[in-house]
Amino acid sequence: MEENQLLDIGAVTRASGLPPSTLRYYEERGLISSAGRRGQRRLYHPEVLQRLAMITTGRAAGFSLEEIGTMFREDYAKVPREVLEQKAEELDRQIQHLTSLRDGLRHAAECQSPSHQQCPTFQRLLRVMQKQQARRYQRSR
Amino acid sequence: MEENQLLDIGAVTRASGLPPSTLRYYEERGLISSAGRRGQRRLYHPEVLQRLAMITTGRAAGFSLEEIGTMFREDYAKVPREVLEQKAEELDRQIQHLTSLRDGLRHAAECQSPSHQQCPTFQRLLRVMQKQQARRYQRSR
DNA sequence: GCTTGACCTCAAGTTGACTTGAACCGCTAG
DNA sequence: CTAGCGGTTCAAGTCAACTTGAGGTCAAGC
Repeated sequence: MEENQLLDIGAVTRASGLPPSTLRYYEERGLISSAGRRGQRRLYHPEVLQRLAMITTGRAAGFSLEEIGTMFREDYAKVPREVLEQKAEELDRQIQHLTSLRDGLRHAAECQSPSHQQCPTFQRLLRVMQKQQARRYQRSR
Repeated sequence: MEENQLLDIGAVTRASGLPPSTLRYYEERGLISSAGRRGQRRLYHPEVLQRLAMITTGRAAGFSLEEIGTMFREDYAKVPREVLEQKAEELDRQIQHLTSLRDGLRHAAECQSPSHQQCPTFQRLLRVMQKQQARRYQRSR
């Protein structure tokens, strides 16, 4: 009755959408761990699904598996507040970028202007994106 | 006096932060084009900087170079409105994800709870992320 | 008792996005 | 006139993140 809570790899695959090969790979990389084995088969705690959600979200945010693993491994309590805050700001900037891009697409869907070269709204969006880039490059100099 | 407007690859590199190798690669992939050559050297219209900003933003949004190229190539006017709107919605969802993640990090920076396992705010964020994932996987079935 | 299906390992292969290296060209400053 | 800088090509190399394939285990159903 403890056993029943555990998921085999197929169940995790169905629940998370990630193929078994990826789950094994993540385990090898130390991003997730199985609760144990039944025979040779992996068994997972249901919480692994949250972790996988975090991994997928983190990947979409442009973090490498390495970075994500580090965030998991270091005790949150120990990671200096500033580092987390810095990551959060990084994300904030990325959200700004994506918002511009989304608005750009949405506008392109609606704009009646014959050419986007002439549409002031589109031009403004382009300038915003470019400015964001410039700032980013500044930092990596 | 038309000539002077054009940038050589070094200028584009300085302005965009992208190395020459990347600029040549993008050209090879058909994502950007040079305005012409002076001798064997590429010359670029300043507008290439906007295009590069869009490419970089698109990459950060998780689009492949292939996809980005397609968006550029197909005449915007021809791309059915729904496709653009659909891409925009995709971005919208991703922005939601990143916002959750950002809030998660920001919260982790401030939370006094001894363990995140016990912090209700963190738990709530995790559930949100997981739900988003589940929806996403739904679509890729 | 034998097949089938879901799992396992481990090494090798794939893909996308670049980068690196070798060999070369052409202007300009000393 | 030659050294060096900033370009050029083209083929090969690299890296992260997976995937694939061959060959094996085990439990369940016919």
